[in-house]
Amino acid sequence: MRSADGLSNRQRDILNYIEEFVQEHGYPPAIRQIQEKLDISSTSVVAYNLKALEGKGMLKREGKVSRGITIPNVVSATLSRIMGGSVPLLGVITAGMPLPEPEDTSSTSVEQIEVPPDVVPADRLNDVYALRVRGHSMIDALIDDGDIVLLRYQPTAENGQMVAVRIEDDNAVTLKRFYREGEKVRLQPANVTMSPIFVDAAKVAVQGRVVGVLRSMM
Amino acid sequence: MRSADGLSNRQRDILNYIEEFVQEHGYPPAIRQIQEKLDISSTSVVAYNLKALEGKGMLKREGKVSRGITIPNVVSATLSRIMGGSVPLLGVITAGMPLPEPEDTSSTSVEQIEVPPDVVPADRLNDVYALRVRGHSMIDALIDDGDIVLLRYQPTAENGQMVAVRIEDDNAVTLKRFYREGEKVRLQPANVTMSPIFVDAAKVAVQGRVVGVLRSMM
DNA sequence: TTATATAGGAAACACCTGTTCTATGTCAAG
DNA sequence: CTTGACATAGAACAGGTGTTTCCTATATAA
Repeated sequence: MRSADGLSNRQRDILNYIEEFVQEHGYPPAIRQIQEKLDISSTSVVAYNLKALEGKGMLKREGKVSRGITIPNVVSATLSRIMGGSVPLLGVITAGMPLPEPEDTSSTSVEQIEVPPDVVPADRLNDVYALRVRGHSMIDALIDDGDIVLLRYQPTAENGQMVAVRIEDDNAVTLKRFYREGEKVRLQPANVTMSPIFVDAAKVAVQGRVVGVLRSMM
Repeated sequence: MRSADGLSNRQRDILNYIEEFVQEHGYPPAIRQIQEKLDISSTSVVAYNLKALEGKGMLKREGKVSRGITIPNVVSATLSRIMGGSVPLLGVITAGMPLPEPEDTSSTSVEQIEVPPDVVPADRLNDVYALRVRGHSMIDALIDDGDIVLLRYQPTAENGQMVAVRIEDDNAVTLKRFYREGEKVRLQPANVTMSPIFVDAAKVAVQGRVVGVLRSMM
């Protein structure tokens, strides 16, 4: 008896029990515990199904080791789906300063910022990095001193996206909504009460897209 | 040889190794693995120190069970210190609407919002709840449509705090910085380019304090 | 010195535990 | 019916593994 995920009922039962057991005890169950709990007649049946589950990538096993069963999902996927993920805090963004390049993302010594899934889903955190805002120069983007902006590196933008742009001949990086209008680009402040500015398309360099903002007022 | 936490060097080594091992393998180490890794001559020494550690509450053990070692901190405290906590999303806040009362916080069916520790530390999430913003009426508080505001319920405010206030005779709830000035209260928009408003102290009701903002621009 | 508590060491025991081998049952394709 | 893949049973084996007992070493207090 199979269903969509390609697992037999028994295999799903085993998987569920392991997950449950780890949740409750903090360590994986032994084969004989699985056997008894699920009323399986022999340990070899459990071993057989564990092997099948491992082949399907549903769990990992450490051979010959007691309780050497691991469910990657419980430790990583399930957790990250709940808690989101983390992105590197690469530096500070101020009025007259170009953005740091998001190169050494994997460097371990960089401070990490937790991003809840409500802001950016965990599976879309690729190429996303964080910058701390200093100063009030982004006030027209509804971003204030102390905020943390989440940027995804991308060299182009689609209409309506809030992007970090650098304007040639101007040394400042600003956050604006991007609208291509022929040979010009309209940069619209997020604050609707403020006026847009128009620049030659050739003179704007998109540095990344703003995907979220975190503000702490503790 | 003891230090501040009351653990011997060997005990601290054992504790660290267990934590490390669980992190890496997903299941706890066996006594003999601890013994070999730390160059301890006998398993009885490990057992001796594990017993001591358990007595000091640093770990839990399931008697007679292989790899039955659990470090409560790794599963709960460490995680929540890293990932923050969650608060209930109690509803929507719009221009002309009083705030929902934060009563049924513990109700399980309420949607939960993850809050990263950079916004609000996990140990300060008491009485904090989240509201989704609808409309552009809070633009002067640097809060836009779709944002999630994190509020801590408190009926009074100190100078400089951003609070949710309801003004008598006015049915709207707004988010402003609060400054008491004699018999009057100055409500200062977060956007420094905008002007404050002054109201009789008796006519403002503080509904809560804004402790954070989450904005998703996906 | 003599006690006493603490810490470390060696070995053996008994049970836990994953593995393996063989046998049985089911079911669909040939 | 036969075949073969798949799933299940039962049992035994070889290590893994926590526990226990006895012993040694060191330091401190009486």
